[in-house]
Amino acid sequence: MNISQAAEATHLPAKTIRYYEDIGLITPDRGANGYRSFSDTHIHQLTFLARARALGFPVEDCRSLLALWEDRKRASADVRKIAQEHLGAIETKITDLTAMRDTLRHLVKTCAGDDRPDCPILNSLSSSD
Amino acid sequence: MNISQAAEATHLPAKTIRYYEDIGLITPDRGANGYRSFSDTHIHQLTFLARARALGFPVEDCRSLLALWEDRKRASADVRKIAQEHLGAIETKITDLTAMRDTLRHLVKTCAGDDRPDCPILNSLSSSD
DNA sequence: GCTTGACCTTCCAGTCACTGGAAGGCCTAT
DNA sequence: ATAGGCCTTCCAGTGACTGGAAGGTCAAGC
Repeated sequence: MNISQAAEATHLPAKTIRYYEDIGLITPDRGANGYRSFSDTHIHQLTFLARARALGFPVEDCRSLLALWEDRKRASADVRKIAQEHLGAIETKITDLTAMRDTLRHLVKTCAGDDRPDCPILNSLSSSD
Repeated sequence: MNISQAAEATHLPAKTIRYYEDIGLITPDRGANGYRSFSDTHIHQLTFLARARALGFPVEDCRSLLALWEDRKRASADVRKIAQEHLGAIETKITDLTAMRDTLRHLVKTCAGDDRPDCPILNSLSSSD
């Protein structure tokens, strides 16, 4: 299985797969022609990585999670800790974004949005009333 | 007013102010010794930028907003459009993050987090049940 | 056997908005 | 004169890719 097939199978761009090899997340085999060759195991690893990334885990967390996944003597506490810390980071982001959203919603609502210059959005950015 | 005082007045790091000059957002004066010199107008501009950034506007939006702010013949519609598009982007992010959060919360809740290897988090990442 | 086009390879640069650090000049006080 | 605390510029790194250039390989068709 070469890289475009692996890309199709995992729904990851080929570029991303090469990048994951670059940073040592996966180590595909190489054919005599130098082409990467992906086994079922590699595809499973890539799928795992794609899912972890889709949950927003940073790549370094993904590296740790993949190592734990492959370690039969792992403690689930180690996995849970990574997930919980990431959950905390996400919750913080949501809180921040929600505050921005509420402010912006209010400003957009109160702005006439016509051809006159008067604008509560700019007023709000220029003075802290 | 030199850069460290401007930094204190605007709560922006000096590095960030230099960066804003680099990319042409502001153009402080220069003293005979080459030091940057910030007027009240510059401080107002920096404060404006800091507030816009705090609402999550990308720097290029901030550039546009600053130009509109300084244009007395602006149409508030132009400002509103930028804000509304940014609001849409934020709402999309919140939606994505909320989905991640819900999944992660569920997984963290169902993981024992002890010294045994069995782990619903890893199970979920390795198969799509 | 040759060409064509679709693969594959590596490497370099760019994204976004800073941030850290090095190397060196300037200013004030002692 | 020296110490320290400013200031300057420039280069490199962050995270996670992404785009593109330059060139090698492969399979199909003539």
